[in-house]
Amino acid sequence: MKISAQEEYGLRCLVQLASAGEGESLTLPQIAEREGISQSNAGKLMWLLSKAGFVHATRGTKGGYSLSRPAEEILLSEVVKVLDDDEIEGHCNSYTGVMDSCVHTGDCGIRSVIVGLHEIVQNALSNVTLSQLVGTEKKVDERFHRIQRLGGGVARTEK
Amino acid sequence: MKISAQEEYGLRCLVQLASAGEGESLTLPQIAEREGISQSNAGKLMWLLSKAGFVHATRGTKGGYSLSRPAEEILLSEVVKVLDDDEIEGHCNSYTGVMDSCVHTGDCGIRSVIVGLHEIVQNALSNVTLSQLVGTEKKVDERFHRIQRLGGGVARTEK
DNA sequence: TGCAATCTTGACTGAAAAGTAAAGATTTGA
DNA sequence: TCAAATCTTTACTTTTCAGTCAAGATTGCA
Repeated sequence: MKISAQEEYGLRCLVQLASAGEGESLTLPQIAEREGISQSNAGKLMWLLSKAGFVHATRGTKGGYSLSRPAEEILLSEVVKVLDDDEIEGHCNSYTGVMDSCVHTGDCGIRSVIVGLHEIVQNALSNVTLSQLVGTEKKVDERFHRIQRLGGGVARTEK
Repeated sequence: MKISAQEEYGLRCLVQLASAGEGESLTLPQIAEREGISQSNAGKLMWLLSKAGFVHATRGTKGGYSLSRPAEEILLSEVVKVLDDDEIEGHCNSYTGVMDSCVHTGDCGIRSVIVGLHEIVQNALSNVTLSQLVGTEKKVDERFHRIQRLGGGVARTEK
């Protein structure tokens, strides 16, 4: 269970925009530099985010990208869903086997676990907004754990 | 956030062994056939599981694989950890950027989220045993959701 | 108008994951 | 001892994912 590079860096780019402040915009070179990635790569990510409606792009001199909505209203679950090609629907359509269809079509115990895990992750991420990722690692860490303990997240009993 | 083919199919092979019953063993051809995957692929997966100590392999005629421990004692979190190369440690060592090291070394808000998510998933999986995945999809689904609602899992408030 | 800054798009390249194949090693039993 | 059944190991091929590049399109400004 891994987060893909696309998910991670797409999210990072959004956080950069959120850090820039409400209504502020950043250019591709700026984003690339702040995130330490190539301009090409940033370009592709921003294009995805633009297509998905998270950011608004303006061309020409003085152009750049800005958030389409306030960072307080953007949920991590939405972002991840887009950057990950919304996997879970149709998970069973791409099976690894040699047969015409997945041998477990119809009755498959593992499917419950895979779908259930996806629900758990989405649920956890739906409690966090983009704006809550702005700040120092310490702050963000505190916020994230507090949120997960309260609003429908994980109630850790040990450790 | 995706489950890898290795995780999914490794787990499936273990479930096959668990379904076979306590102390029973299955050969590579049997596992491959029941799972609908090639024998080569099953061989690689079983080798990993064997190396990790989940199954015991015996060669020769009348050989095969059997679980090293009762299915009731094998946690999904352990299995996934092995099949996924225990990613999370050293996540920051493989960054995608152009720099000598990840530009966020030292202070990185996203890291909290990535590590936190990993914790949430591991926590959820640590409440489920291999034996609980044996049975019809309906049964397994009920079990999984009941478990996640109780023992430290997700408390869904909506939907 | 024309140039410079900027985003857009699709093709290309390289790397990692997934799956396959084949030869080797071990065990059983005739 | 020999052959058949079985797991083991390494190398190879294919597919998917990540990242790069270059040409194109749009906008602002002089």
